Order: sequence, then C-alpha cells, then structure tokens
Amino acid sequence: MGDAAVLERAAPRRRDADATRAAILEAAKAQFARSGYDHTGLRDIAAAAGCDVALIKRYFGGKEGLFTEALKASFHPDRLKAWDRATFPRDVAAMMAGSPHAAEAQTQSFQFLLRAATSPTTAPLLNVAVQERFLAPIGEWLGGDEAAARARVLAAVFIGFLVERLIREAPLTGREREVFVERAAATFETVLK
Amino acid sequence: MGDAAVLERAAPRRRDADATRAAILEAAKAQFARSGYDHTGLRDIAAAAGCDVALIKRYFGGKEGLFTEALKASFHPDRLKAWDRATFPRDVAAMMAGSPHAAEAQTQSFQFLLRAATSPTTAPLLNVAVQERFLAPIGEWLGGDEAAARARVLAAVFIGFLVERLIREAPLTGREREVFVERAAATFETVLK
DNA sequence: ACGGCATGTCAATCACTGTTGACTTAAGCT
DNA sequence: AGCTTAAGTCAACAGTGATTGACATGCCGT
Repeated sequence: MGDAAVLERAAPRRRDADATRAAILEAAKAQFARSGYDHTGLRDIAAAAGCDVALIKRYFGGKEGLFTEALKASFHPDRLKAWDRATFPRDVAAMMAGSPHAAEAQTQSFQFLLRAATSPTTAPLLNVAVQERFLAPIGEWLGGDEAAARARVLAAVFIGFLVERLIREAPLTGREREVFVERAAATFETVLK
Repeated sequence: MGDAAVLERAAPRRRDADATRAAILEAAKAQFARSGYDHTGLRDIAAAAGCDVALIKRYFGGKEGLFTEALKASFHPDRLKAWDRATFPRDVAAMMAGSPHAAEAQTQSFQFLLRAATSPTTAPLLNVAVQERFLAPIGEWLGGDEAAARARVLAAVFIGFLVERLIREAPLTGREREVFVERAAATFETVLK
C-alpha cells in the first residue's frame, strides 16, 4: 500500500514553491467550501496538497491568511457577466434544484462564502468580500439608479436558495422538482424585473 | 465582588432538577443563536445557567443532545398561523429591512436556524427540524397540491433575506431602504402567488 | 433524626488543532 | 564538485473543549 501510494504520485513534484503554494490554495478552496472555516484542519489541507503543515505558515502566515487568500481566489465575479439576463431565472432555478453534491464545482465559490457566514473569524472578511465581489458586480449588472438596493434583494434570494439546497437531504424529483424550478424561476424573474 | 455575585443570585436555586434543566436549555438557546454550534462552549452555557458542565451531560447526554433539544424548543411554527397572507409580503419585507440587532428576540429562533445551517454537525439535525417545523406548517399554510415544493421556495427566500440581514453591516436608510422593501415585498408576493 | 438517593461539584483525561523552531534535503550557481 | 540557500520535514508545545468518573451535599421519606 505504501508502494501504491508512492506510485500514484507519478512525479512527487520537484521542489517548486509556486506549485506547492498553488496546490495548497487549491486544496484550501475545496476544503473550506466543503467544511467551512472551523471544520477545516490545516493538516487536512496539507495532506490534500501533498505537503507538510508548516509550509502553510511559511506561505500564508497562518490559517486566517490562507483563508483570506482562498476567499479572493475562489471568487470570480466575471462569471456573472457571462450570465444571460434572459435565461438567468430558469438557469439559476435549475441549478438550485440540483443536489448539493452534484455540480459542486459550479457553486464551490458560493458554498465557500456561505460556510464562512457563521464564523466570527471570517464574518468580517466575508462582509467585505460580499460587498466588493458580489453586490457591486451585481449592481453593475443590474444597472440603474436603484441598483444597490436591488442587488441586495437579488443577493438575498440567491443566498437563500443556496442555503436551502445546502440543507436539503433528499433530492428533488418528478413533479416536485418541476414545481420548484418553476416557482423559483418566477421568483428570480420578479427580482430582476 | 464575590459578595456582589452571591447577592445577585437572590435564591441560589434550591436543588431542582427541572428548574436547572430549564435554565440550561434557556441559556443554550441564547448562546447557540448568538454564536452558533461550534463557537458555543458547554462551559459558557453552564456558567450562564449557573451550574456545572457535568449536568449538561447528565440531563442532555452531551452537546449534540442539548443542541437538538434547544432546536426543538426554539422553534415556534405557531407564529406562522398568525401571519395574514394579504399583508405578509410587506410585513416580512419591512422586517428584513430592519437592523440585525433590533428585535433580536423576535428572530432568535431564526438566527438559531441559520447558524446551524453551515456546520456539518448540525446540518442533518437542522434538516429534520426544518422539514417538520417549517416546511410542513408552511405547506399547510399555503395549501394546495404543490404545497411542498412551494414551501421550499418560500423557505429559501425567507432564509435568504435573513442571511442578508445577518451579514449586512450598515443599516438601510432613505431611498435605498424604500426600494429594498418594495422589491422584497414584490418578491414575496410572487412566491405566494 | 437519619439514611439513601437525587442533585450538584470538581478535577483529570483525551483528542484535536494551530503554531513554532530546529532539522534535513534537494536545487542551482560558481 | 562544493557551497549556499530555498524548500520541505519533523516533533513538540500550548491552548481549547467535550467528556467522564469519582466525590460531596442537600433534600425527602421513614
């Protein structure tokens, strides 16, 4: 088994600070998104990145530093611009109807944000991030004078569906799923209107 | 100061298992709502309840048991029935526009819910509670065949606004507040329709 | 009054986690 | 090749928090 483990790692990664740093960051993004700030151990991240815990301190200063950087790296508001305002309601509604585990990559950054919402350590960081990287872009996307307030509403609804999906246990199926998507789409429609 | 502390507690509570249990539960509800599951220490709860940590184990089995019970005790779906379906959208919208700290008592149970949503330990417990004590009553309130799916949507939107308010930093004022309330009300209107 | 049991207290244990400094090893340059 | 330095490893530390069992004490029935 030890041999297998060694074999799996074709190239044990020649000493490369940048690559290691990137690996840590990637692992951190995934772990933080999956388990939240509190339930993510630095040892887990290090193991996933294939390196030692001490390197996290060296490269990121500590857990909070790593989190902050992962937060920045995890959020790509550019993706917002790719959304088509016409199909947005139904697309998002369908996404929200999916299982919490499926399409995790799509929503990793949001899960990330969400899981950060309840830790006192991360709440302040989150607030800034949401403002800069969520509300502002959404407001811009919406346009108009009342963009700020309307962005808040959109953000609220968006987050709400994320949470609902997060705590949902049994997947939505059949008629229930249809109705859910339909109503959710109608809701987003109203928000955008 | 020691004297003062003693004096504050007029009756150090004669030995009464029920009263102690209730005190613990009350303290737990407040603490869990304020700080979430992870950041609430049993010692804090015990201190607030004026007893020893070990009693928590005796009466509730452990932290998780205490949480489960606090979750049940914290939820009062009866309040739903008091809501008037006609004025619901605007009432709720106005409530959501309020400051996160004001009217904390009103929303303690929801804070509680919210803080539990993002912890892996409590998410399953929460799921059951939400299903039984939130979705079911809402579904009943909404009525109709598609009540279940529509209840999910309402719950999602509701929770979303709660979160938004929770992480909001500056209070909403003036025109922004007006627009927010208006848009939020319209959203709830759509959900109920 | 007194003995037994419920109630409450105390301190130790155990597991976990972030942090840290000393140590080892590989890479790259002269 | 040999040396220097960055890159990576290791083990220990310190703080925390839940859990636990042994112990003390007040209450109630006899």
